[in-house]
Amino acid sequence: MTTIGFETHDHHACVNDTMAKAESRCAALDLRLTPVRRRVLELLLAEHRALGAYDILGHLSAEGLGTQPPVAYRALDFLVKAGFAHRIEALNAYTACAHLGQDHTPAFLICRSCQSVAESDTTLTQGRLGKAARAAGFQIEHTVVEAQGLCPACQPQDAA
Amino acid sequence: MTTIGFETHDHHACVNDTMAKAESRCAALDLRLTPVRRRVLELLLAEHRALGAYDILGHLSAEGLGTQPPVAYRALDFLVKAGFAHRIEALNAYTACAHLGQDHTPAFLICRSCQSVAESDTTLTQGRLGKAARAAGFQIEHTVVEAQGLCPACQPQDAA
DNA sequence: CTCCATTTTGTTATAATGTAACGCTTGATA
DNA sequence: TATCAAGCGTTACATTATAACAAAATGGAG
Repeated sequence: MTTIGFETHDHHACVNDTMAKAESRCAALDLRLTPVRRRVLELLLAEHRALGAYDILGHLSAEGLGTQPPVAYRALDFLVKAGFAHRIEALNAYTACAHLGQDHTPAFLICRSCQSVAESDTTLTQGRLGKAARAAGFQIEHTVVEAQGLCPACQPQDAA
Repeated sequence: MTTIGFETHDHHACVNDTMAKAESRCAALDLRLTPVRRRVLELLLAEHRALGAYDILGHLSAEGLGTQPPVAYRALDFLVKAGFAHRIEALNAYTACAHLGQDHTPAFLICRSCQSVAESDTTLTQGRLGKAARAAGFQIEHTVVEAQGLCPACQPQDAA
């Protein structure tokens, strides 16, 4: 599992790859990647950043794909449920999944300066919190792991 | 560091202890625990659950301590900044700090059935995500770690 | 004690985020 | 083609959060 987002990479391939995986997954699971849903996924994939529902809606609206909030929220809900996107709780925003097809527990590195978001992963149930949860008898179903700070590009030069 | 929230404990002492610590900390750091702020902390301490800003405002309003949203948000901001309370991002809600006075990186176990919240802690910078962050050159400043699931009391009996 | 600066509070207004509900359209299928 | 489920369009509204400015309380300095 790699952390995707800050390092330079072939982003065009990154986008194509994810769209292809999303399509084949939809075919396999009998899910429908409708025009609105497809476009929202493309918008989320455009950059490794998080977009708010109303940012998305702005784009959709400009492209004649919908003007009211439920249009954006429905598409986002679909993408999140399908595992094609993740919600970033700390930002009330959404980002495309960078590990589509891999079974993973997402964890995010969020830059407070440039708002870029890198997706890593975690095995929370095995670490210190997992131990605490087991000790407390708590059954973990879903985890939110988000680290905020400065990405490499936004750190002061002299701090390196 | 213990996980506080689900296990039975002397809650009266838990409340008194935290209020006392908050007071001495305010005295030491020249912070002012005004009536509204004190009352909000008491409300958050009443149960190991998360309360929304408008829940808080409802109580304040009933007690003649303020009627408009900024009153609640200001008090909550103060408590969070002072380290007396934490914001639960996944719930857009707030809970009293259960480890006041200890240097800690809070992590939460949130029951989706009874909404109780236990506070544990984590050392994210040392685990898998911390490793990924260092590898990516990301400088972590703040972490959000929230696990959602079922607390011991809310799990089906036969699951034990 | 009085004046001043700062912090806190009161208040209005509005912004940002999210959802319920209902009817229409579409596409697959019997 | 009749039917049904999924998706979409739309209205209306609910929830969460903040900007901005005036008034009051607080704590020091003179």
